[in-house]
Amino acid sequence: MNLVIVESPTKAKTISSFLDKNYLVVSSYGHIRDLPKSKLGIDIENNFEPHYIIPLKAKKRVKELKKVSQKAKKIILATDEDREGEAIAFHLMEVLSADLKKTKKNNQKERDSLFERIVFHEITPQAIKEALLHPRQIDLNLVDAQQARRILDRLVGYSLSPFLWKKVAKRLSAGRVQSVALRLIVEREREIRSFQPQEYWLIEAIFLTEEGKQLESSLIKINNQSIAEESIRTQEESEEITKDLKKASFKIISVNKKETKRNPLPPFITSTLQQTAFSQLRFSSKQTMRIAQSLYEKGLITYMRTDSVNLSQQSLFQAQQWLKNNLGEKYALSHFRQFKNKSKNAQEAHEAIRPTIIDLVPKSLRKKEHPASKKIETSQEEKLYELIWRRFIASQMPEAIFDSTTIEIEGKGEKKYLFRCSGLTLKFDGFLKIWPKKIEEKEIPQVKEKQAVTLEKVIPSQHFTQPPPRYNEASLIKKLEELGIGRPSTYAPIISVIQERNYVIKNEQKAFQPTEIGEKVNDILVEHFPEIVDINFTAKMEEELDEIAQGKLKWQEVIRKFYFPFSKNLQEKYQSVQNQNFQEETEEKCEKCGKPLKIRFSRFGKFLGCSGFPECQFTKPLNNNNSFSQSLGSCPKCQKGEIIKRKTKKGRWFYGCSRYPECDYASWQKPQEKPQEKS
DNA sequence: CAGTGAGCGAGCTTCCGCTTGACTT
Repeated sequence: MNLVIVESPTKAKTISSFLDKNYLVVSSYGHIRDLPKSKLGIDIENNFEPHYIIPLKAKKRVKELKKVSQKAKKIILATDEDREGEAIAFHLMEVLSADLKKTKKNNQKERDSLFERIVFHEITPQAIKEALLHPRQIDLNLVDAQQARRILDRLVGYSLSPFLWKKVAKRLSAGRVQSVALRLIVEREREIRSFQPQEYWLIEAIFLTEEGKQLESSLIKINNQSIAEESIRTQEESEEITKDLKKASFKIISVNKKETKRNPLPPFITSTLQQTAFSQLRFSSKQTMRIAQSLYEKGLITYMRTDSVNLSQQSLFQAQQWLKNNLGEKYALSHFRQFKNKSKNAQEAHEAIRPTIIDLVPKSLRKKEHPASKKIETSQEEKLYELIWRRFIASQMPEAIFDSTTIEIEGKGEKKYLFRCSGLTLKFDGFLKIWPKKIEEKEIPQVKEKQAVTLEKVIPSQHFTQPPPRYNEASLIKKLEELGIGRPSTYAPIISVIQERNYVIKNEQKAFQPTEIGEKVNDILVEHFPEIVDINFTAKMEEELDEIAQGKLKWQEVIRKFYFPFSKNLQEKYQSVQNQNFQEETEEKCEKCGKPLKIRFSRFGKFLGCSGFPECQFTKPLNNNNSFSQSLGSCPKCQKGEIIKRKTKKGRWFYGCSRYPECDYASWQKPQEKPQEKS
């Protein structure tokens, strides 16, 4: 028997169905070894030697893997073809090889020859069979690159977090990824706070042709100067222009007709699926991943944690056939449309996210039942499946074609003016038939060049420049991906961790706002550890990891070059940085002992504590404290307090009165805005 | 169904990136 080990049990099941009885396909469930959770696990004096353990959760799996590998003729490591996958294969080989030694095979060479490493990028019978014919050795340079990544993250996280416990509050955390995510949110909030809206005016006009046809136009140039935002600043300026326009003479100076095309978007990868599911379905990234996981386990979609837009030849062919058979030749392409990855750090171990059964059409388009349609159980699954199916099919459809017309009208008054009138009409919908998108169509009349037109109406309008929007889950993930920070498997957890730490909260519009504690932590990190929370830190790290993978650099060199200056700085900061706890006294007196109350600082933000601490342990919440919640209306019991969302010790959310403990109102459900009427 | 703090000492918190259930209400 040949043993094949992959990472995911679903993948194992699929691959097993492609192979005969001589192969047993099992899964490792991701990494089987890691650094210990309870301590650093890196011997810094001994050239950063990592101390790996098998975490409790993995023990059971490893035991089973050992058992089946004893009987195996060959052990084929078929983990993903990327840094993490190579490391998983390496650890599997180490652990299983050591186990084989215990029982029979004493000769190391003999044991090593049992192991084979294979890779594939799509789960099709051909791809698997092809891969089995071309085994290779484990790439130890790539494994080293993963080790460097792991060790660096551990050193940073397990050094900076305790620093925060000491200087700010317990249970806080910092890391290469989460601290940059927090920084983006804090900096955006400050841009918004300091934003000064600028007044500006836009001028539209309606012209009439000799035949009485209307042309709706916008002013784009004055004396050959483009009107950028803010160039007409005041109502006076706008009125002056209007006055001059009313005296001016106008004619059409150009009519430009052309065909424009719009291409379909590439099929989904993890980040774009999360973004689109948020914008169209209002799903959180966590929710999206949970639903996608379920669809994946039922064999309805390909793997949902991917950074690749590649599609298997087979799926491309099937999409083409489906389009020909169902929408007709004109909606199918004669070639396959392939997409290129945008992200530089993409590791492309998997395909794009697509349906596996192309004929399983979403409910809304289905003409007849499909045997697999009962596998889509919930309406959420149906909605997400529909997005994935449509996006994939649309990616293989022709461009949408528009006729666009641009008319330019020149006006001569005291100044010279240029107006533009543009029209857009859909000529062929192409992919828009499956992936609809709002496009503002506008028909405009046929006109001739040099034709004179008369000004019918001037419409000036007042505007104000807008601050940049707050990040939401979708836009934050998009930004992180652009910066190469985080991986498909971590986007959703990043979003969770910055909220669990009380660094940020989601407002009613589902946008992120930093809390007081979030800003505090960010400021400390930015001031004292600027290189770690530098937006480009990960990009620089990736460059070095690439060199390790290419065998140009030793991983220990990279770590040493980073660690010693970092560690020296950290030691200095332990000395120089003040404990951040506020000691500000207030006018308020302690309700228990009468001593003044002080503003104190904790993981949850500011609060009031008795200055007689620890003899007197009186505390009360500080008013206007944005640190962990937003107001959700007034308290239905006392009418004086605000309703705030809070967490129980067990982590469950509930709604309570902000005046607690004076008012003990609490409810699992969000209370209604209006107070209860008496019956 | 309701946190939080100093300092002493115990013991613990914490990172990122692979993967799924096994828990709770």
